[in-house]
Amino acid sequence: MAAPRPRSQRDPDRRERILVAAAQLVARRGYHTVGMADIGAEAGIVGSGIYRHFDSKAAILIALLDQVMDRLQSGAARIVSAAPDDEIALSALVRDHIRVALQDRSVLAVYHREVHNLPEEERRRLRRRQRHYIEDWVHVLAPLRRDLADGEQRLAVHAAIGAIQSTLFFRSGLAEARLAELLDEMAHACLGVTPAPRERSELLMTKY
Amino acid sequence: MAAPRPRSQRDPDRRERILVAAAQLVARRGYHTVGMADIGAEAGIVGSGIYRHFDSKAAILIALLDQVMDRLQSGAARIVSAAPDDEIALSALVRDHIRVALQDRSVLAVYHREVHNLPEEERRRLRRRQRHYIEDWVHVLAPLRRDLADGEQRLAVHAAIGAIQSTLFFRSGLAEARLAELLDEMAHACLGVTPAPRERSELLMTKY
DNA sequence: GTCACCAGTGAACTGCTGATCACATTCGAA
DNA sequence: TTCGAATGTGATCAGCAGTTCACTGGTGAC
Repeated sequence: MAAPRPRSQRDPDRRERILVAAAQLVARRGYHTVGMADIGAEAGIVGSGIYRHFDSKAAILIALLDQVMDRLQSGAARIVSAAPDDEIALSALVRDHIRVALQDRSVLAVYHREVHNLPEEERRRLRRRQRHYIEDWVHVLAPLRRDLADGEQRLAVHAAIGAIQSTLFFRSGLAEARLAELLDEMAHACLGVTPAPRERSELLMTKY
Repeated sequence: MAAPRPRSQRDPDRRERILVAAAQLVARRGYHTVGMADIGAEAGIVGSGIYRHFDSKAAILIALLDQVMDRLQSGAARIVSAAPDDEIALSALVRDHIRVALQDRSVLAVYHREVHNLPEEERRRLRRRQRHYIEDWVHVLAPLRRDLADGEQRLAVHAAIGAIQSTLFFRSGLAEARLAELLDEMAHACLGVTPAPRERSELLMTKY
């Protein structure tokens, strides 16, 4: 009930611009090196103006990391619920993660490095979300790798994701399609499964 | 000429203790969250006492990261110069990296996350050392993967190392030997080569 | 037109933490 | 024993960066 918020006036998506600015700056220079003034400048306002949109500096980081976890988690949920079998599901999970890594490169890099700088409680919450996400992979991998114990499957998943995310920390200079292809191969190699045909698993992914 | 330094008096290896303390604390809580007081306390002295051993907080981090790069680089140099062929050399490189990852776990984790918090010049220097190390791998991989272009080989090396280092960021609970074995498999899988027999490549590694 | 309100500004505050310094203590050498 | 350099201590400094706040100006509703 009631009108749906009078919505902002000056710049309707200033909040989003702040997040993008923060993601890029923090990815390049690190959370503590970047000041509120820097983020504000990049977003077109003054440092203290950020407090009209976020409660604190930490709140920006939280919003940022939650955002990237949202993308990963929602993708995984869709794939797991819609895939016809485990092989296709696993390949789709791999490819979706690669998509996010290439698309939200800086945010994912920030996630990987700056979790420490969160207040205890928020850190725990995000860690929990991350564990859930990993668990989605493990569930799908388990029937395909009966030769591995539970902890070993989990290790394989971490390694596969580690291989994919290695691309966050240097510039390969390769064309994006080729890059995705190679990461796909190597992630599957870590998991010890053969990639499902692309056409089939890609139907489960979000295109945008 | 001249006597080899009068050596310290109170605690001969206080400097080393500071480094160890810093490595553990920073690995767990992050560079900025850890204060000089914390590091000092862990090393058995008061915060300001650290300045008898290091010029600044950054100097501790630099010494720490240089130390881990020393281990990686010296291992790689020895392997590359002594290996009878490329397959054995590459497997030895993989296994040496795994050894360092398991042995200097916290320091390597710190390296991966806290490079940002270094003064520009030092950061560049360390990045350069890291590139050299990667280049050692690429040189050895190149003749074994002629199907890959130059940048593609480099990507494979990064992915393999990424897979290995994924173990730095969660506790698998696996026995160390089994853990090393699985990481070995997956790193080789990323590189697209079959592991050389363990006995042969391990002769090239430092045992301690 | 006017009125309330929201986004943005800039100055000022504050707490924290890395760094300094003068002083105490301890050990090794002469 | 005595002297001096190496360590360690506690108080203090200094500056940065996150946060607060009073104020301004433009916007949309009535």
